[in-house]
Amino acid sequence: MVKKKKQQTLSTEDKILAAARKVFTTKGKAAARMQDIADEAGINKALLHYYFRDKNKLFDTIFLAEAKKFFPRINMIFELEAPLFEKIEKFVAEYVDEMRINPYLPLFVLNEINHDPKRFLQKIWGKGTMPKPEKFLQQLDSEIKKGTIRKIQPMQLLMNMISLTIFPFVAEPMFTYVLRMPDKKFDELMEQRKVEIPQFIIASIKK
Amino acid sequence: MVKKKKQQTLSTEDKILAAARKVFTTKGKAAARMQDIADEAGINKALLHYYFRDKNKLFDTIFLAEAKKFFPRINMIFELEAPLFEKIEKFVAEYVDEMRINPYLPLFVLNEINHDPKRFLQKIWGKGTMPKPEKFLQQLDSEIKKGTIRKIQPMQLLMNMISLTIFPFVAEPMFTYVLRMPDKKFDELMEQRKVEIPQFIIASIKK
DNA sequence: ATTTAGTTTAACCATTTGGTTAACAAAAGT
DNA sequence: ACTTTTGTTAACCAAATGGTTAAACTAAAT
Repeated sequence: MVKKKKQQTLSTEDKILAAARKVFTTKGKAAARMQDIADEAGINKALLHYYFRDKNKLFDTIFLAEAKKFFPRINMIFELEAPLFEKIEKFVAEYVDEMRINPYLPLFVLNEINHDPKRFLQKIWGKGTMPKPEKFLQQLDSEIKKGTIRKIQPMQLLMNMISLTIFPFVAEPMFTYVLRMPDKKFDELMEQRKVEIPQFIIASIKK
Repeated sequence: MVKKKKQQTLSTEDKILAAARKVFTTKGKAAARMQDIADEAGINKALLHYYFRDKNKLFDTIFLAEAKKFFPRINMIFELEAPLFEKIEKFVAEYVDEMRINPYLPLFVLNEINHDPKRFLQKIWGKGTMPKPEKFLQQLDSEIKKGTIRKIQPMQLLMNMISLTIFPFVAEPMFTYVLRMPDKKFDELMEQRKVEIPQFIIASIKK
């Protein structure tokens, strides 16, 4: 007889959501099987359809939840009211912390967005909640005019910041394999990046 | 009488490869349908199996070909015999050029690697052809000791270089949507990055 | 104790999908 | 000429997969 352990405490719906999250994020939407999710949740396949009508509905639920962990961090830097360098430090640190917990996140989100950009991007920012980079870009412009940082295209600097922060998590398997790096070493490197990246950026633009 | 060139049209095998490449890279392996590929190639589905036994064989053929466009560029920087800054400029420029032609490439390759790292990474570098970053990392060490660049962990600098170069192509749909950027504008930005990225890196580390 | 509403399951169904077969056409040998 | 090999197709098949159904179980409400 199969003993249920910790999961006994979780509601069926939560068990499904946890299972779906695991299967979808590791295999991707197309390769994920409803049966896999049912097995992972330790329930019957029909029960999936009882709680979530169909695969799309279940996927959208998971995707939206995951995307909300991914994107608000990008927004943050646009909304925040703070000096430039402080903003950069905060953005990188918070992002790296989140991704260290969920390293699968960026590739999952970016990949599904790539497969159907309109569908997902509109789903994430239904109406007026879309990120507005203008303020941040203006802040960069203003710092350049003040002469506190060297001349650089604000859009390029923004891209650099995001690239430096997110990419290593997208390419984790490649890095760890090519650089013969155990997972623990990779995680240490990511922790270091919380100071490394801001240092690198600021050293490049500070006058 | 004017002689016609032989094979003005593509051979069936080439039509299949082109079609498979398109379908696999846009939809991913799991979501790609053999029928889609047959349609795209304008042939019967059975003919696919005549040329390539099954889906896995066909996919591996495509994946290997694409991965070979993606990875040698990473190797290049490790093999090349040149001054550091020149190396950086060359790496970025060549990589950006390649990705501008095949923007789908990084996400496709990284995504499939993520789904089964051992299988693909071993398939790409069968035995002794694996990239060896040691020389490049040593060069960085040596430049730091000489005092031509500031103190920085070589591994972090390597990651920064790769991240800055590749990430924008992985996140293209996100960038163009969030920053309300037409495709042409994005492409222009990428062209600019060929000088922007080396400048950014060198400004950060040069002493 | 009986009803009722929600939960769960085994069995089933329809469609999709990768893959095969057999027939046939076009080249290539002989 | 005719035989063999290679290229191509329509029809078919079995397995996989998403989804449904009806019945059974459970726990609370009446």
